[in-house]
Amino acid sequence: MKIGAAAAASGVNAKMIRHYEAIGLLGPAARRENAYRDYGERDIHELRFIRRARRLGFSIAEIEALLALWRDRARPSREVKRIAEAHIGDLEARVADMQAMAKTLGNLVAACHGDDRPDCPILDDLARGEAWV
Amino acid sequence: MKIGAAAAASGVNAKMIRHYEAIGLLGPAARRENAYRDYGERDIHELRFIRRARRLGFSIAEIEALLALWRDRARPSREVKRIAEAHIGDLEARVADMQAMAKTLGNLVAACHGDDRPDCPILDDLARGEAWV
DNA sequence: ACTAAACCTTCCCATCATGGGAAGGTCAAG
DNA sequence: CTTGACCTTCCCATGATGGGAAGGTTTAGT
Repeated sequence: MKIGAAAAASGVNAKMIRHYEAIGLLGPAARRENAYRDYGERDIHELRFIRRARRLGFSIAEIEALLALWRDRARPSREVKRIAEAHIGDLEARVADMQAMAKTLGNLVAACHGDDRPDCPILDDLARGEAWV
Repeated sequence: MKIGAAAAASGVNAKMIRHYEAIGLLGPAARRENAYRDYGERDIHELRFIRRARRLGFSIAEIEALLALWRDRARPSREVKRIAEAHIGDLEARVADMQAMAKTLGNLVAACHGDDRPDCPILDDLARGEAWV
């Protein structure tokens, strides 16, 4: 399977497959005589693993750890669970952050006429440079 | 006011002040005879504006638009409100995304023993490469 | 007055994940 | 035999932030 087919089969585009190999997330691909990369079922599996993990917001570093565990048949599931839990914590913290931003902005937007007049509590708040709620 | 003092007064560090100037978010700073950048109250004001907006998650491009509106005394508040609303929409979409991820992971974590045994629904799911809920 | 520390300047490089695009090699179908 | 679809490597860009080098300036302490 050439890289284009592997990309189609895994959902990871060719550019990224090469990149993952370059940064060591994937081992060096097998090569044909013409130097084309050659992929098998197992590789597609790994690529799909990576794609799914990226979709779930795991960083490359986390995926590296997860892949290592996945390749290790004797891994303790405790490890995997720990990483996933840490990532959930991370996601939740970011969600809380963004919700706080959205709320503050929501208050400002509600206070802004939004018409032709120039006075605007949103800009006033930004200019004050302090938190408002 | 030299750049270090401006950084302390605005909360934007010196490196970033130079960067904002370099990308044109801020006009070229006044210079002293020794080529040191020189800042006044108005500059500090702009820097605080930028800092606050960054904290609210606005991109540099959005801040550029907001700053232009802020500098324009006759701006219609409608414009400002529109940008803020768009940004809220953006934040909310990202929040929804991350909540979906967290939820999926939460389901997987709940199904994982998290002990010495190797079987782990989290890895199984990642390997399947499909959405699970 | 001298010296050391703290500042300032510009310039280059790194991050993280993704991708565009060039220059050149290979292969399949018309 | 050409055309177009592939493949290869290499360089560059993104956005926001920062590290660090090399060199000039100011300030404070002796």
